[in-house]
Amino acid sequence: MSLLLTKSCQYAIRAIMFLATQPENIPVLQRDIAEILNIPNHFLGKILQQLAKHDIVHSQRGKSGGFTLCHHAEELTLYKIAEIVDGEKFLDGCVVGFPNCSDVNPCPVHKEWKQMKEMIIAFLQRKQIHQLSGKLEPKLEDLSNPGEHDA
Amino acid sequence: MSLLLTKSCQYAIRAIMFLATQPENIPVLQRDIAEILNIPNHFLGKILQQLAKHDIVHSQRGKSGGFTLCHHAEELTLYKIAEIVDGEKFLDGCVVGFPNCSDVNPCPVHKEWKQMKEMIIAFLQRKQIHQLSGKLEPKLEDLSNPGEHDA
DNA sequence: AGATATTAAGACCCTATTGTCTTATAATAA
DNA sequence: TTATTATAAGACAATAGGGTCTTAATATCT
Ligand code: SF4
Ligand code: SF4
Repeated sequence: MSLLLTKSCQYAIRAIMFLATQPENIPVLQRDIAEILNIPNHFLGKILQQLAKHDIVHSQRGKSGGFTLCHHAEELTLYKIAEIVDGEKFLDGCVVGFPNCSDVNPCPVHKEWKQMKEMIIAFLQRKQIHQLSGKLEPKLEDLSNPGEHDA
Repeated sequence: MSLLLTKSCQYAIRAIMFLATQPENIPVLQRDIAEILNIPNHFLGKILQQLAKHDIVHSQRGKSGGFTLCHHAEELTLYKIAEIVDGEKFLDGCVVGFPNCSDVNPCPVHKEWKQMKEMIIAFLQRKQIHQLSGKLEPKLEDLSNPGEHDA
């Protein structure tokens, strides 16, 4: 169980957030992204290709190549990224999953579940890359110095 | 993606809720549960066996056999059921899933995500079977008369 | 005892997700 | 032009979730 987003999508979000912290004119190697963010290298490759097709990242082959973030991607929300990577229906699931549901014929948890789902959606739609990338640095440091905070 | 709970777990919750609406001394056929709740029959079998091992339901083989709900199961929460069916760590996942996380070294969404996760947990821990089974009847009727409310 | 009805158990299959590996292709630099 | 360095692409494998089917075991009824 991946709780909300697939691993692919989590990797995508992390990669995009990370690229947003990097100078935009210098391509970053796939390999470096993978190492820094703990993502399987070749798997990341696929995800980046997918993002490149949607013009979220730009890829440059050959020497001094790598990946850069497209400018407009800073405004992307987590919701939008999830739609692209996990598909439009990534939030269709339900806690209990009865068939044939709507507000007209709800099951016993429908009302509360719907509220929570709306909160999740609002959260994902509120979070834009440029808000997040600014706060990423401490986490990146932590990833490169594991086990330093055993307080 | 199943958003929070696996299908197995959803089926388990539905079956338990349903059994709670039935008279406790008359065993219900697996086949009937499956038909009424739209669950693949043999798959339901496995889930019921799992629940029987945890003394949530009681099984009776042979003629006039079937499944009944154990009395104490009325007090079970959705959370507890999820722990049993999906495993203790069913909520371990995260939106972005960085490794090595805690409040000490959070990623940019940690604080808000944690709040939402706590809401979900509270929701699941609050919902007990006996609260839900009482409100199940309209949904059951709806399942047996599909397509009657096209308003 | 024997026929019948029902769960128990396990082998098996399908699919999607996740991950690895290898080869092609493109760009740069010497 | 050639060597080098990168992504692109796709074949392939591993895993887990979801689901089917068959046979065994057990209880009841006649
Ligand atoms: S009624 Fe609502 S909460 Fe219940 S199963 Fe359907 S969609 Fe989910
Ligand atoms: S810091 Fe919190 S929100 Fe961010 S990845 Fe870790 S657990 Fe998830």
